[in-house]
Amino acid sequence: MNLSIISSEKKQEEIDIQQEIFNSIDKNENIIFSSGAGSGKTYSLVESLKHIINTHGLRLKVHNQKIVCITYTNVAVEEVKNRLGNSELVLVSTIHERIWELIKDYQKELVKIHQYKLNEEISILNNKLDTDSKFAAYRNLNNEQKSGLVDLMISQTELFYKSQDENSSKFREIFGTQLRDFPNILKNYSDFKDLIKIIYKINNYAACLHSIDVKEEGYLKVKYNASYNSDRLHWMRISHDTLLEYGIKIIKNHNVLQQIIIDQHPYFLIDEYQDTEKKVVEIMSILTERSEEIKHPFFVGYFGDPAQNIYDGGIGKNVNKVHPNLKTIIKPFNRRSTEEVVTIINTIRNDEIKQSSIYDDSKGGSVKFYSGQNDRVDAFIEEHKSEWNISLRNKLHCFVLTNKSVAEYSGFSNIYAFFANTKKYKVAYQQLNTELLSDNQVRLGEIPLFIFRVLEFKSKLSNTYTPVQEVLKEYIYSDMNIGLLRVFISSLQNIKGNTLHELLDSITDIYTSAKNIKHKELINQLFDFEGFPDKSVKNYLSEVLYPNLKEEDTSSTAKAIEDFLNINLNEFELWYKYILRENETDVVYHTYHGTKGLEFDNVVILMGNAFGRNGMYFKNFFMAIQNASEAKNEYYEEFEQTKNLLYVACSRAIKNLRIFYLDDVTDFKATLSNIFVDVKEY
DNA sequence: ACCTTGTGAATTTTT
DNA sequence: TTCACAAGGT
Repeated sequence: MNLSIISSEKKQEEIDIQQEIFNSIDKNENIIFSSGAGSGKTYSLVESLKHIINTHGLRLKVHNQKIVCITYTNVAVEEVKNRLGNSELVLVSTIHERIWELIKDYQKELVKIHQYKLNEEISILNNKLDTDSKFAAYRNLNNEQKSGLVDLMISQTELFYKSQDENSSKFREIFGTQLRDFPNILKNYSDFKDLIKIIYKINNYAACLHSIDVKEEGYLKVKYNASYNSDRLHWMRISHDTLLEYGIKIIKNHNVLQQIIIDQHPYFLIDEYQDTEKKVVEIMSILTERSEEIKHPFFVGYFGDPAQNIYDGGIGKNVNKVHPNLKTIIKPFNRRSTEEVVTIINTIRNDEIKQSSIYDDSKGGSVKFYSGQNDRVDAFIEEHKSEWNISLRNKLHCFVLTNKSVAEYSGFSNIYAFFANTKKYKVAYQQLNTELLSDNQVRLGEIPLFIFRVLEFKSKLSNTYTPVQEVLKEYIYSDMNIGLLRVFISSLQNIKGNTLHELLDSITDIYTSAKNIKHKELINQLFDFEGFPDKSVKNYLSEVLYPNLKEEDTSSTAKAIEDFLNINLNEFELWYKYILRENETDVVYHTYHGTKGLEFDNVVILMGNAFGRNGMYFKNFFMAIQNASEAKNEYYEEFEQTKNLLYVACSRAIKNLRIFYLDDVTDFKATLSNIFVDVKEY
C-alpha cells in the first residue's frame, strides 16, 4: 500500500508554512498563498480561519466584527462551513452574496449608479445606430421618418416578437405595407430586426429613467436575485456581473462605506483566488489602501492556484498586478498523487510552484501517453479495465471534452439529442447542459425536472427500503391504517413500462381508474403542470419545448416528441443515475472542466487536436512548446488556458493516468516525450 | 462581384 | 449566440 507514510521532515515543513501564514495574519501582512493541485489548500484556509478565531476571536466579538471568507461556488461555501464547524464570527459566502450584503442598503446610491448605467447603455446603443454599417438605411431617414418608424414599431411590439421567426418573405408580408414609406428599411430583414430590437431597448431604458424620476412604485430600488442571471435594467434588475460592477463603483466612491467595511470585517480570506474577477481584487486593493490611510487594522489573504484558472474572467496569476505588496507563500507538497503523476503535472505547469509528494512511499503509479484512432477507444478502455482490475468498487474515470460526448459514452445520447434539437434549447443553447445535466436538481430545466421526478418516484417505489414519506406526502397516508396503506402501495406497483411513454401511460391509467381520491392527489403532485389531467404530457412537452410553434412544424414536432417518449426506459435510467452522480457502471465519464476539485485512482483522458471552434486547440498548445526554443516565444492567448485545462485534468489522477490522443502527433512528438516520457502508438 | 437568406454546427463553468 | 458556407438573386 503506497501513499500512507507521511515524511516527518516534510510534515514539519508543512507545519512551518502554516505557521508563516499565521504570523502574517497576526501582523496584518497581506498574503497570496499558492499551492498546486491536491496540496490541501482548503485545509490551509480552514486552519487559518480557526487561527483567527482562536487568537483574535475575543477581540472581534467585543467589537462586533466578523471574518469574511469568500469562495467561488456555493458547494465550496458548504464545504468550508462543514470543515470549520459552527462559528458566528465567520461569514462564509460567495463574492456575490457578500457584495450584495455590503451594498444593498445603500439604495439611494445604487439607484444613482443605475441611472448612470442606463444613460451609458443608451448612448452605446445610439452609437451603434450611428456607426454600424447595417443601420445605414435607418441613418438615411430624416428625423421625422425616424420618429415615425420608432412610434410605429413600438405600437407593434407584440406582433414584431411573434413574427420574429418567420422567414423573410412571410415577414415582409406582415410588415412590408406598413413600412413602404421608409426607403430600403426592409432591404435586409435580419438587419431590420436588429435595428428594431435596439430601438425597443433604448425605449425601455428611457421609460425606466422616467419612472425613476417620478418615483414610480417599483423603481425606487435596484434588485438582485442570485438565481436569475440576466440584466433586466429597465425593470431595475441586475445580473451577477452588473452587481460586481455596481459594487466596485459604490465602494470606490464612498470613503465612509470603505471604512465601515474595514471596521466591521478586519479579515478577508479569499478562496480560489485565480477564479476571482479582477474587479473584486480591485475592491480589496482599495480597501487595503484605505485601511493604511486611516491606520485601522485590515488583513487580506488570497488562497489558490494560478494553474487551475480554466475559465476566462478569473484574474489567474495577475493578482499582484492589481493588489501590490502581497507576501507570497508557497506550499510545495502534494498529498494526493503518486510520484509518477506529480512529476508530470509539475512539468505541465512549468512555473515556480513545483510539488513533491509528502509521502515517503509515493512510488507505484504510472503515466502513459498513447496516440491512436478514434475507433480504438473501446479497446483502449477495455484493456485498461483489465490492467487495473476495474470493478464497481474500483472505477475507471474517463475524461472527455464535451457534455455531448459524456452523454454518448454514458449511454443517453438519444435524450441529449432530443433536447439539443428542441426550439427552446436551440434558442438558449447555453442552457442545455445546465438544465439537462446538472447534478444540482434546482438547476434542472422544467421538462428535465419533470421527467427526473417521475423517474425518481418510480425508482423509490421499487426500492423496498425507501421510507414511506419519501414517496407519499404525510397527509396522503396519515389517516390510512397499515392494511389500507399496503393495498395502496401495491396498487402503485402497476406503474411500469419499457419506455417513458408506457410509464407515463401507466401513471395516467391509475389516475383515470382510481376509486381512491388519494391516488388522484398523489398523481396530481407528480404531474404538477398546469392543465393536467385535461392536458396530455405530450402537449405539455410541446408547449414548453417548442414555444410559439408554427403550424407547418406541428407534425415534425409531434414526431420528435413521440420518438423521445419511445426511447427505452433503460436510457432514461442511465440519465437519472447520471444526474444523481450515482452511475452504476465501472466506467464513469466526465468533462475535463467538471472534474475540478475531484480525484480518482484511475484516469483515462481522451484528447485530440480540436476543442470548440478551434480545430487546433491542443495541437497549437503542444506546437507552441515545441517551437518555443527556435521561434522566440510563441505566446498566444489560449496557451495559458489550455495549459491550465491540461493541468487540471492530469492532476485528478491519484495512481494511474493514461492520455489517449485521437489525432496524429508526429509534429510535436518531442514535446510529448518531454512532458509524458512514455509516448507510444496504440 | 457582391449581397441576402437559410442552414448547420460549435465549449467549458459559476454566480 | 456566432460563425462559416452554400444557394440563389441582383
